[in-house]
Amino acid sequence: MSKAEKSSETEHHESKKLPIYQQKDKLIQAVKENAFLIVTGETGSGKTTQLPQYLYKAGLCRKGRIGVTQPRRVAAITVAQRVSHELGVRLGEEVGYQVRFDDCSTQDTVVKYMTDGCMLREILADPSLTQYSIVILDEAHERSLNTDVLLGLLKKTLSKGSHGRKTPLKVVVMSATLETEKLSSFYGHCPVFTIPGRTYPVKEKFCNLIGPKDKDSSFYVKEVVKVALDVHTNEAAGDILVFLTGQFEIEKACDLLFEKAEILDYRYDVHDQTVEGLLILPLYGSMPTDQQRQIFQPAPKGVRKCVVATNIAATSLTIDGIRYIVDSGFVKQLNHNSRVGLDILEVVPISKSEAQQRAGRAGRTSAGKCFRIYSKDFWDKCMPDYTIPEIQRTSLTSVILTLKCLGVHDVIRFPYLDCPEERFILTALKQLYQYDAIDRRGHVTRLGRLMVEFPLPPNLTRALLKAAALGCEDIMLPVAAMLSVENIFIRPGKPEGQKEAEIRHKEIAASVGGSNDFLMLLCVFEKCRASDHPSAWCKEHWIHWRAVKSAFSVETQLSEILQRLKQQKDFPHETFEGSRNELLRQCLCLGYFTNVARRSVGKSFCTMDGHGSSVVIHPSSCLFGQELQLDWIIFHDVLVTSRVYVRTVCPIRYEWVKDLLPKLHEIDVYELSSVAREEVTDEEMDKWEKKEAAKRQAGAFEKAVLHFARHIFVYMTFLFCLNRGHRGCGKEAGEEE
DNA sequence: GAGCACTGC
Repeated sequence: MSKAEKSSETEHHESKKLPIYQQKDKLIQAVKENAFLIVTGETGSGKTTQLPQYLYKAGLCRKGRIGVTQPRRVAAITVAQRVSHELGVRLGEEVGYQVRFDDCSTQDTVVKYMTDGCMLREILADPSLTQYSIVILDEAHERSLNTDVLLGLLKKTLSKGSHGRKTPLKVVVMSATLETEKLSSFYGHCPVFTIPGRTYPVKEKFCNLIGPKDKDSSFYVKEVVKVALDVHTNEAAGDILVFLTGQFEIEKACDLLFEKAEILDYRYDVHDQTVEGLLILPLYGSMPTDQQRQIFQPAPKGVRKCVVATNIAATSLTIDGIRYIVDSGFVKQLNHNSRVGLDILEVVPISKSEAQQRAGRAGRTSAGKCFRIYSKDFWDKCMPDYTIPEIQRTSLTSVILTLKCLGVHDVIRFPYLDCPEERFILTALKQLYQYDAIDRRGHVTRLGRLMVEFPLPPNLTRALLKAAALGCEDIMLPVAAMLSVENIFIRPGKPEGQKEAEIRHKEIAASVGGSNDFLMLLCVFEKCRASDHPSAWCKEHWIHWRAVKSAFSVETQLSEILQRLKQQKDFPHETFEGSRNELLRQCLCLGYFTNVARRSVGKSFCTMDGHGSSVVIHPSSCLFGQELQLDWIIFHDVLVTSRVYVRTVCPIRYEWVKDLLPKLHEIDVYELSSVAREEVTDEEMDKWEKKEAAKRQAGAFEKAVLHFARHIFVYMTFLFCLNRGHRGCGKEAGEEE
């Protein structure tokens, strides 16, 4: 018996007070008796810290460790710290954690906290998780992409039996009270364990300033400020937390609040005479860390703190002492739109469950109040009950490649807790095929196996592997790293700073000839790496040093993975002569040929992906203003605001993508449908074929008309774009159609 | 001539 197991007699007093303690024995019993178990309980029930300890002390991990997944890094680290402390063991030994760039565990670690992404990586290396006896998926109600994939994988692994394992793996899913019925039935109606929470009541009030008709407007900033000020003047002492959607709004709201709070006469206007001032603090992710830290400082005596935050304050950061919430009812969300083939960042109403989550932030240390600026009508008509899980609204290319590499061939009928739309899956398959990651029959290729090793989106991986084959990875590794961290260019809210930042960024652009945004990223990376005082250089040039630093770590990790893969004897190898700049651009084409556009009318460009969307270059690009000299471009991403903008742009030559472009139009959705279902039994295939045939017949005429119309449209747009402006490529390109 | 939430490998 180890030191920690013995410590069961001397359990922490604090732990015994937790609601979960009452049910300790029943819980252990339930885990022993069931392959699957759902444990539900609100914040403060102690499930995250206590359950793994109970199971450990009960000796349930003598044949394999307990893995506990979290959607966020900080959570994994802090919980592991606390549990190791409670058990009286050193962190990293019996109790440890693993997150990207930080592995604090050993072979002997028996309780291992980790991010869901790390667990997914472990499954890729060892699909039957032979080292584990129990896997606990925590915060399942958040429905993060990785947790959702794990939910399905663990169901599938276990339903296959315990092959490759001595004893069957046990799965415990921990979630807030929502959706437990759904989880239970997903795992064959397994038992649900409910643990009472320990939070304070929060009174909720609708302020009726926003109704269903105001769904699309952005004037709610004014309303939010009004409510926050009402709270400040009428409510007893206690801090305020305001939820808005982004940096711009937050800065505007803070300015307004400051103006209004300044002219308040605290002697007469403020109801609670102990409140003598208002401290206004913005909070959003791209803010410098030391500025973020100020949020946690208690306000001086008599002063009320008012934090104006993005959704970062809903789960990632917990601020003590909040008694009042002002909820705008909106959130900024990245949604994949498969109709136009773009990811779009948009402001949408939050769900009812998210509104409750926000309200709950007021009841952590005492009773609180939540003021919703919208009406009950808005609540009923505009807000969905639950947030659509990430797996149903993001691009699935990476996920599908992972599943394929794990031997899941029928990616359409994989056991998803919530199925993504079929066309999302088909789009992902199409992309993987275009990258040569899967073949026509849906099998993972040699290249696909290499691609899955990298913690990068497939387009960047493809470009990186091309560069590695040509032996010029030293230029693509930094670019890939810089593109996978947060935005590195500082864009200040105040006009004076904006001018200054713009000038500095233009200088960097000029130093690389202003020719391409990817090259500019490479330039910043190399300048910082070569500099003795990189942080000073960044400050001077309005660059986020924090972001560049994380790009350094990413680059190191990518480089290590690449070096390992290059040891394999059949690693692709090609030769090429040309300048560095040219090499970089050609490699990028391999990853971004799905994002090719050709200049059409004036300064606008026409995409070549079959959608024929018209886009313009974003003013933040170093190519902005040089459109008339450009012909063909590739772009990293799209931003839809007042117009459809492409950002991070690179000019290319048509010859570089000429042979790649036909791939975009080559494969048919029906073909992919059958590819996706390829590994199913003949009988099932027959049934499906018949159903599809019936469906096709039923809507045959309508479909034929639509199909025809769409083809004509696409064809004409394509021709239009190709032939516009007499740039000499029209004839060659036209031959492809 | 504009304005990019939050995670994660």
